Amino acid sequence: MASVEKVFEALASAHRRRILAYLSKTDMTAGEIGERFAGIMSQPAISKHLSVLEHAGVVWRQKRGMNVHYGLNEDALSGTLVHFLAEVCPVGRPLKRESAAAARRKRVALGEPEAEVPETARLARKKS
Amino acid sequence: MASVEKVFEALASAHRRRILAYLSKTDMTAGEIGERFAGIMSQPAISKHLSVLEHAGVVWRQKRGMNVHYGLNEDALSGTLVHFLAEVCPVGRPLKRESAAAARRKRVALGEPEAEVPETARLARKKS
DNA sequence: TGCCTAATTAACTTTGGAGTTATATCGTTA
DNA sequence: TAACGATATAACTCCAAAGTTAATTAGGCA
Repeated sequence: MASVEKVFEALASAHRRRILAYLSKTDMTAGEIGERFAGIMSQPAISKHLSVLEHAGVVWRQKRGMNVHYGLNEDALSGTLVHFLAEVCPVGRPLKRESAAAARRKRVALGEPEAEVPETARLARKKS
Repeated sequence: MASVEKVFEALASAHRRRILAYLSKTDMTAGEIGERFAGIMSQPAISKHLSVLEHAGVVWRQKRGMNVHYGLNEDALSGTLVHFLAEVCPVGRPLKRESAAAARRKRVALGEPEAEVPETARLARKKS
């Protein structure tokens, strides 16, 4: 599974996103995190979430004595999301080419000029 | 379920991210999308994915005659992700990271070997 | 060594997402 | 109105994620 896949899978869980938020100001031990979410989920559950986050690369993990410290890995997180936004989709480059070709075909079929249509104009036209 | 929840759930599926990519340059009918992914998934499956994407607000939907058109809703998509980054990553950092990510993307576009996610900082810093 | 604490792994159950085929809905057209 | 083409919904099956408790590993210390 590619890294981007893992990141989005990791972010798919609200519990994991809360853990990330909890790590946003400082790194913490698994125990401290478990304490914060006591009553919401068991400690093994948190351990598994942390494992998912680590394997996705959005947190780092460091054993120090008896404790295990976890911390946010901002580079991987914002890097992946910004990259995704720029590309709209990680594996999307070939698809984007197809999409562009389809757009061209449509414009020709409608008799529009060849010039690129500014995306902003198209987007501004539409309401969600 | 809050909007952010829905967006991340929508993005959790690789198939849905591919659909988003396919919509990145122009809007299309459900049929056109279904054609593109024929053999990968059935038409009802695509219909369900489109429904998920629409309810998350990342695509718009418009019925025109017999067809149903879908299109990317970039504002909702980037808005949610940027908001999430701002919330999780310490203040001030995201924009700097963005700029760094843009620089990396440019290098990749110029033919540098594929470095999917910039993990260099993390890997250099941490290793247990 | 033997015990205590921290964290992970094992083994299991439950739930929901994703896919399938079949059917219904809705607009168009003969 | 009947028939057709484009999408959506129904009614399932299947599998993997997420949770639980119990057992295991590993560090620190008497």
